[in-house]
Formats: sequence, structure tokens, C-alpha cells
Amino acid sequence: MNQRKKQPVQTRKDILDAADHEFSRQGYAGSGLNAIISRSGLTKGALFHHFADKRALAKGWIDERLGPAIDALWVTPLDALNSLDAFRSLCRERFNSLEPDDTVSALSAVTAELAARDEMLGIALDDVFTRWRTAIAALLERGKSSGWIHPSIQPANEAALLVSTCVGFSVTAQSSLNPEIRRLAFTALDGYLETLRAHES
Amino acid sequence: MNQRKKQPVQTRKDILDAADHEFSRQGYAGSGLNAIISRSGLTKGALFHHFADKRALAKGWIDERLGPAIDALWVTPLDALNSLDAFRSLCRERFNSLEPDDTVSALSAVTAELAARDEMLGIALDDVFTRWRTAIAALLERGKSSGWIHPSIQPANEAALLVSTCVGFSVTAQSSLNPEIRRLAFTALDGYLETLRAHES
DNA sequence: TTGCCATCATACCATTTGGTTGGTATTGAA
DNA sequence: TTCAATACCAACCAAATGGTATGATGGCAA
Repeated sequence: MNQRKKQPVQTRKDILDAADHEFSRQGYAGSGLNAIISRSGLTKGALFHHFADKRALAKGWIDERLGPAIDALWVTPLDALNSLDAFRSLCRERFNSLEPDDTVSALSAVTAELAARDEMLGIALDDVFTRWRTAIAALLERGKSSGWIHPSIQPANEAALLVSTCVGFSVTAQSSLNPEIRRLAFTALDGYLETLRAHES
Repeated sequence: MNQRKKQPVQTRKDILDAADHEFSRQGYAGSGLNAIISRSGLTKGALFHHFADKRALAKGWIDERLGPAIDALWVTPLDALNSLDAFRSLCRERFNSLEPDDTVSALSAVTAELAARDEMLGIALDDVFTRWRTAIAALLERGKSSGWIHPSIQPANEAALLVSTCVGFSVTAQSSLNPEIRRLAFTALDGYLETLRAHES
């Protein structure tokens, strides 16, 4: 009775949407399955039909929502860039914005919570970070070829540092009461990015 | 019956020790009070006698354990330094170590989990970060006076960036499957620290 | 049209959650 | 020695947790 029209694709999407909303805001342990199904408008039967358990739901969320969201915010834009100034502009756009970036902070929070404790989810999260790092490293590599990045720069090292710094931004920004701290840190980061430039000679 | 000898100071210490162990590893939401009292060897009556509720326990943990642990790892050592090389050595010692630093990663994880959601705990965590940032800024300020930090450097900015980066390290290190990433990122960080040096002339 | 499986809903389950209650033993001050 | 406040324990509690059992319905192949 009161059975909704059967639409498994949409149903799965609705569940992942609700999971995204909860996991992003409350973390993994902080999100209850009841809250998720309540938000999705579905029932526990639908949830456990599409996902084996809570972990599988989190895995689906990381692979199909969190990862693509990071790709859209960073990876894809980075692939299109071809100058240091454009890179600095993108960083400024992402970090100097007033509202805290909930996508990166969700990735950071769930990584801090789960990566060391759950191997499967840790690997899924590592995939996201790897794509991010690779996109930055590829950009710097292009810069070395094109001559706007200093030849002594090692792209993989800088990429690892930059991703770490982005994550650190999102976490510390949650804490710092005055949003000024975020701006101060970015100013320093922007100065650091400038040091990557090939010296005019 | 079976009443342990009354020692309120020791009891409170035991509870905070157990809370430290659980909160550091499982996070706030992931830590159950039952697990904490079970580890402490005490009972729920003792816990709720010394702490009003779970939040108050977390507040006590941050103020009396997590904060002082960060002070011991960073603030106090930083206060004793007086050269850029010594600063770089301290960073290398803290980050290039094989085992992940559980103190900073605990601070990072609990900040990502709570800072935006709980004002009281957020303020307590902000205190820890502020002391950390202040210690770095003070060091850089000394460096400018002594002439081993470039005059154009703005200590507050660099301090905010460095703390963010430290936090980012601890989080991303949890995820990255190969510990090499940590080393790559540190190498880049070390290169960045060198750019703070006053130019020989 | 029939039959069957995927897709849902409903009701239920054991366990765990943070938190209380009422009491007992200990302690230090009077 | 008395006495009240402190420190602690054991048992209990309602609510929420992740998860299951069962059944109903829809759609599609035969």
C-alpha cells in the first residue's frame, strides 16, 4: 500500500542526495540512517535494497558524490589552465570566498574521521586525493614545459604540499572565529605560489 | 560496597586519560561514554559527578589534554628557537617522522568534526590554534629583528599558513596509502621555508 | 494473461546511546 | 564524635542506533 512508482535509478539518487547532505554536515558516525531516509522521503527498506550497509552507502557517497564534486571544483578547472596567474586566480577564487567551502571541508572531515580506521573507505578517499594531486602536478609540469614554472620545481612535491594546504585551510577555517585568518593564510599562500614562477633572465 | 578509596583528583585524571584515548582515536561522536568508563575502570556515576555531560568532558579534554599536548609539541619548542635552520629542523622532526603524529591529527579531526557545529568547543579549539599561530608569528618576528627572516615577511600571514599546512599534513597523511606522499609534501614545505630567509647581500 | 523478480514499505529486533536515580561509603570540619 | 558534604557505585531508563523479516506492489518477459 502507498507504494511509490518504481524508479530504482531515481530512488538511489535520492538516497545518495540525502546521504550527501547528512554526511557532509554531521560526518559518518554523526549521521544516522534514520535521518537519511527521513530526508530522502523513502524508507529503510529502500535504503538496504540499494546498499548493503552503512559503509557501502558511504562508499557510494564518496565515489559518486564527494569525488565528482572535488573533480568539478578542482580537477576539471585545473586541466584547463595554462599559466601561473590563472592558477593563482583559481586558488584565490576557491579560498578567498567568504563562505567556507563545504565540499573540501567535507572531504577533510570524513578523511580525518575514517581514512585511518576503514581500509575500504580510506582507499576510496585516497583516489579522490590522488586525482587532485595529479591534476596539480600535471599543471606544473605543463608550466615547466611552457617556461612559466621554474625548472627546479618538482611538480609531485608541490602538488602534495598544495593539496595538504587546501585541506588544512578548510579545517582551520572551521575553527578560526574571525574570518580574517583565512585571508591572512591565503595571502601567504599566494606569495608562495609566486615563488614557483620561472625567474626572468 | 566495593567502594574505591576516595581520590577525586586521580579519578578525574583517569577519566580524562580514558577520554583522551577514545576521543583521539574515534572522534567525538564515535566515542561512547561506556567505552570511556570501561577503559578508566570507573563507573558512570564517577564520570557524571566530575563532568556535567559528554560535551563538558570534551571541553575538559581539549583544555587539559589536547591543548597542552600541542603546546608541548610546538609552542614551547618554538619559543626556544632563534634561527631559521632550527625552525626547519623542528618541522622536519615533527613531519618527517615515520609514525603519524596522533596529537595533531586528533586536533585536526576533532576540529573538522565539531568546530563548526558546537560554539563552546569551537572556541576551546580556537584557543589551541591561536597559541600555536602566535608562537610561530613570534618566532618569525624575532627572526626579522635578528636579521635571519626577510623584512618583507608578514609573520601573522605565514603563521596562519603554516598551521593550516600542518593540519593538512596530518589529515592527508591519514589517507595517502604510500607514506611517500608525506615526504614529498615536506620536501616542498622545506623549500618554502627557505624562501622566508633574509637574502644575503 | 500469467508468473516472477526487482523494488519498495512496514513493523520489528537486539544493542547501544547519553543520561538518571537512589543509595553507600568516605572524608574533613565542628 | 557527630554530621553534612563529597565521591563514587550499581541499576536503571527512554530514545536512538544499525539492521532484519516479511509482505505488498509494480513492471516485464513469457
